[in-house]
Order: sequence, then C-alpha cells, then structure tokens
Amino acid sequence: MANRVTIKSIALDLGISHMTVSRALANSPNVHPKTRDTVLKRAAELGYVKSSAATAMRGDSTGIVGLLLPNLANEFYAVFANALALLCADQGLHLMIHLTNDDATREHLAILRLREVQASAVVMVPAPGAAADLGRGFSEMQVIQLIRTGDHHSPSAALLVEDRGSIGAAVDHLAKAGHQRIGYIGGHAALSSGRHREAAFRDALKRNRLSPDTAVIRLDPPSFEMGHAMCLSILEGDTAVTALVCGGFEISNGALDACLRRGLKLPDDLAFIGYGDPSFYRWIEGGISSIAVPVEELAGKAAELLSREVKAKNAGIISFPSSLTIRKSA
Amino acid sequence: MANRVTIKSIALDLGISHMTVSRALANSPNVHPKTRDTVLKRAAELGYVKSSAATAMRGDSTGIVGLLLPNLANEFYAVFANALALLCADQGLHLMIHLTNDDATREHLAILRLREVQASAVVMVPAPGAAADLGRGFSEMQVIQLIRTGDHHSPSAALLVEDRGSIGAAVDHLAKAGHQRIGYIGGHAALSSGRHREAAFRDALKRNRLSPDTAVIRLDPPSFEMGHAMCLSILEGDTAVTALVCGGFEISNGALDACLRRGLKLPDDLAFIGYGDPSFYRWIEGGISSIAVPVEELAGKAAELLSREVKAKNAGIISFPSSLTIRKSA
DNA sequence: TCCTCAAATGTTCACGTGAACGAAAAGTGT
DNA sequence: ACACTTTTCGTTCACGTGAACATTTGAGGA
Repeated sequence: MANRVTIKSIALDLGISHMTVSRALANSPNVHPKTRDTVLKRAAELGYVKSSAATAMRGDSTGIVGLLLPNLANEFYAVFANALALLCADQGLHLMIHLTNDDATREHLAILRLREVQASAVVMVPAPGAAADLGRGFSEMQVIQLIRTGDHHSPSAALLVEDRGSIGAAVDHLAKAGHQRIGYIGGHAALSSGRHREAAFRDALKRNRLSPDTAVIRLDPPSFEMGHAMCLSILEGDTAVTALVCGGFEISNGALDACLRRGLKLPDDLAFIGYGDPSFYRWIEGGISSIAVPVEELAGKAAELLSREVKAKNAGIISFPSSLTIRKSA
Repeated sequence: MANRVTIKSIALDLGISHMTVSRALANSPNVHPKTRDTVLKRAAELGYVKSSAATAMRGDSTGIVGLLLPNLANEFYAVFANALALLCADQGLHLMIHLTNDDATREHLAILRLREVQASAVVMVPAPGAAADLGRGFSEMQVIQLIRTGDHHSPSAALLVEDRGSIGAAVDHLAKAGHQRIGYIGGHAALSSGRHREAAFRDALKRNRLSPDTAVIRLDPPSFEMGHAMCLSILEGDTAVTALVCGGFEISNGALDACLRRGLKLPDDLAFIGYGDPSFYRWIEGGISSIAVPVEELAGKAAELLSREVKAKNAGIISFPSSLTIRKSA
C-alpha cells in the first residue's frame, strides 16, 4: 500500500518541479549537473521505477514483443524462445509468450491480447487457416513470421528455413544406400513449410530417378500424435517402405516414438531421418540422423530485426538453410 | 497511422459521452439496452481494443504474470512454461517470460522489468544468492516460488517438490540390486532443493546400512555442464561407483550425456537414475530410469493461485511428491 | 398538470510521463 | 548599468479509462 514512487512524488520531496526530475532521469542536457545528481540519488533511495503504462499511454513504444508459438514442448520452439528471450532481455524488451497449438482461434486471441498491451512487435509461427481479416488486428506492430508464412498477414519480415538442400541430401543419401521405397511424412498443404518440404522431397525423388509411385507420402497437421499415427500407418501398411524422411518438428518425434515403441532397430529395420535435430537425437540408438534447423541464427536475426536501431520495416523474406546430420539411423 | 480507436473516439462518432460508451462496454446496468447495443456494434465495427496501459495507470490490475525460469532449454522448464501459458491464456492473463540462467543479476533485472510493467504476479524459480534487498523490489506483486525457496523473498506461496520418497526409493532400488557404492550428483547447498535432495540421499544410504564413506557425492551449481563434469569426475576417479543418482534437471542430462559419450552401457556399466524424467528418457537405451516431477500439477496449482478468485495471498508451502520411474537403466 | 424518484447520460478528475511553451536565473558584451 | 543570449527550471497539456458526482430525461402518482 505504500504509495508508488513517481516522478511527481520525488519532485514534491525535493521541492522542485516534476519536469526537472523527468529531465534528470532522462539525462537531458538542460539540467544543472548538481540538480541531476540530487535527483538521481533521491530516486535511487526511494526505489523509483518508471511506469511503462504511463509512457505507453503517451504513445511511446512499449518495448513489448509478442512471441506466438505452437507450443513449448517441442525442443525447437523452446530453444528458440530461450535464445530470443535472452537477446530481448539484453535489449530491454519485454517478451510476452502465447501458445497457439496451431489453432487459428488461439492465435486470434493472442493477437488481441497483444493489441491490448500495445505490443511493439510480434514474432510468430503463423497458424494454418487463420481468419482472413486478422491482418487488421496487427495495426501498428512489426510482424516477424517464423518458419512459415501466413498469406493473410502482411509481415515486416519472414524468417524461413530453406529445406530444399537438406531434404535433397537426405534422399540422395538414402538412394545411394540402395533404398527404393522411401516414405515421407510432413505438414499438409495449409502450411507453406509443408508445401515446400514436400516439393523438395518429390524433386529429390525425381532427381534420383525414383518414381513417385514407389514413395509413400503422408501429410497432416503438424503434431506429435499425427506424426505417430502417420508413421504407424506406413509401418502397418502394405508399403514395403525401407526408409523414412520426416518434414516437421513434432511429426519427427511422433514418428520416432512410433518406431521405437514397435521395437524397430534403426537403420536395420528402417532408415530414419528426422527433422529439427533436438539435442537428444544424438543419444538415441547410437544417434538419430536428422535435418538440423539453425535455431540460434533464426533467433539472432529476429532479435536484430527487433532492435530499435534496425527496425527495418520491410526486411522481406530471409531464408536460413537447414542441414543434414547423418548419424547411425540412416 | 490510423488514429487509435478509443472510448472517446467512439463517443464522438456516436455523438454521446465517453462514459456511456465506457459503461456499455463494461456491461454496466445503468445503460439503456438500446444504447448498449448501438455502442457494442459500433465498437466492434471500428475494432475497438481496450488500452491496458490506461487501465493500468488508473491502478487496476494489469493481469501480467512474470515467469522467471533458469532456462527453457531443459524440458521441465519448457513444459512447465507451456502448461502455465495455456492456463494463463484461459484466464486472460499476460505471461511475460524472463530467463535468469540461475544468475542473481539477471533475476534482479527481470524483476525490475516486471515492476516497470506493474506485473500482478511472478512465478519464479529463485536464483541462488540473490541480493538481500531484492524483496523490496516485488512491492505489490504476488510471488509464487517454484521448486526452490529463496530465503530473501517473502513469497505468497511456494510450490515445492518433495523428493524424499522418490530419492529414498531410488537408493532402496539400487541397494536391493546389490550396489554398494552409489554416486550422487546434485545442486549445491545454496539451493534449498539441493540441500533437501542431498539430505534425502544421505538418509536413504543410512536406512540401507550403506556407509556414507562408500558413496561419492558431488554438488555444484545446476547446469548441464556441471552435471557432465561431475559425472566424468566420478567415472574417471578412483571411486568404484557402480550406480549413480542425479538430483537436478540439467545435471541429469549432463551426466547422461557424459555416460553415453563414453559408450557406457546402462545399467551394465553403471546403474543410472536420472532426474526430471523428460519425455525422451524412455527412448534412450531401452529407457532411462528417473525421478519424475509432476509438472502439470505444479503448473495447475500455480495457475489456480494466480486466478483472481483465489488470490490466496498466503498459501504457504505446498509440496508435490515426485515419483520414481524404473526403466532399463537401473 | 405538476411533483417525485429512478433511470439514463453527462462532466470532471486522477493516474504518470514528457513535449511544448513560458518564466526566471545566470552569464556576455558594450 | 543596460540589453541580450543561454541555461535552467516551471506550468500546462494530452494520452485512455473509469470512479465520483452532476445533470437531464422519462415514468408514475396525486
């Protein structure tokens, strides 16, 4: 209940105008050095903290950055959030996290919340199928899309992952090892990332002179459960698939879980190439091969775009190539 | 640049007083139903969003909840954040994340940021050795401590994990399997959790009539690197340890990494009992035994304490028992 | 019709900060 | 001493919202 220490209460305490206090705290050149010292000292004693509500109301930037992710349970998102949180803290930005579960309604709500607090920017993994009029919701904030693009938004920048090379390398690797029937499971066409990865996979098949008919392709919304289910449907189906490539973070873990639960030996029973390369892949079965996404680089770029100095409103699309890490499983 | 839609701009648009608009939006009983409908309709058309800065300045609760965690890279913290984020979203609370790296300075800074935005509450894993006058910083916010207690704070509640039972069960299990020399690595004495787990381990040794001299105990600040290093120091030392119990999230992963990198077969070369039971433990080496912490329950309780209805300012210490999950590694 | 009381709406103010402008104090040159 | 510039400090205002109080409108009763 102790009354808040404000610029005015300090002014009253020192018998001066609140503007002098304001100027002293803002390091304005137009204050007498002696006055500044007095004010700064007293402010520290009283434990003054600037009210960001007040400055926000004046129209100043809030420094609030929204982070919209499908979840934090998948290591990629968690590590990205981790990296971004540290970088934002260094810049004095406030990071507000909202999880969407890849659900348009949750996304919509999250953006509403960010508008309420007048967030300066959002870093988001766009949910599939978001309402078309969502764009209006962003009003003044800088929008940085991550991983996928959502065509209804008009982002300031999009930080995407270029998987063509690594998926191609994965198929090359499998083909060279003699695999004729390769399975692929990934995100469905509502996701830009899903479309691109699938296309890359198909092109790689062609390049390796493998008929698309020999491949088994399964696409779905991205989740652990779908990955699990799709993998099972391939394993239990009459497909004679000897190798599997995953095109999604959660899907990869789900598929891996399905394989291991069935007691499959990788790569003997199935050559497995996962996606996202979470740290624990190196601990499983002598190492799970997978496509590694440059998390730190993505977070670093996002933080750079968020910095007040850069604030390049139209950085456009920036792609970060993923890379294939071959271990024991393929 | 389109001017913000405010309560006043709507009032102007409709030719009425801003208070009528305010009342209509607040569902006050003292507005004519017809007026209310008109206002609500127009507000929706214009895309009105309440300014939480303005309400915050009036002294109303901001609904901002700070979450202070050591990191998000460890699955426990990530999953906790995940669960809490969803529960907070349901309650219309804003979740602001800060990572401390278990560093008092970062923690201090994070709390300063939360004071700036007038956070209503903080859920925090207290960093070891925080400055003694930090308590003052919390001013009016509800403080919920997680996992550990920080003696310099005066929390509204502390959600702790009672490990005595599970650590005891772990030692019992190992002793019954014939292990005479058991190693333990955990957090050092600056952490309440570290102290309690170590004490539980020592007591369990005694109960199993194992001399403390036969055990090898290593304590350090909690981190992957320290866990790795401590595990190596035991493995490379002249200790004849045949089993290892871990007492910390990151430490457990670090120790496991050390074992697997050395090519140890668990449990043949070393009986291993980890801590925290991240989901991937079941995929490694036929399953890593570990002490499971009830993440969802912790997050659920935290969310409950945050809810405006409960706001029990003094819930005191609430303990959640961890449990031992035995798989192949021990 | 006029009066009364309640319902509906309006006016003013505070919250904390900093821009814009105004006023006073201190220095400068003649 | 004077006028004049520069430095320093003060006053007022806006930002968006809702409590408190003031005012108007409308309904019901005599």
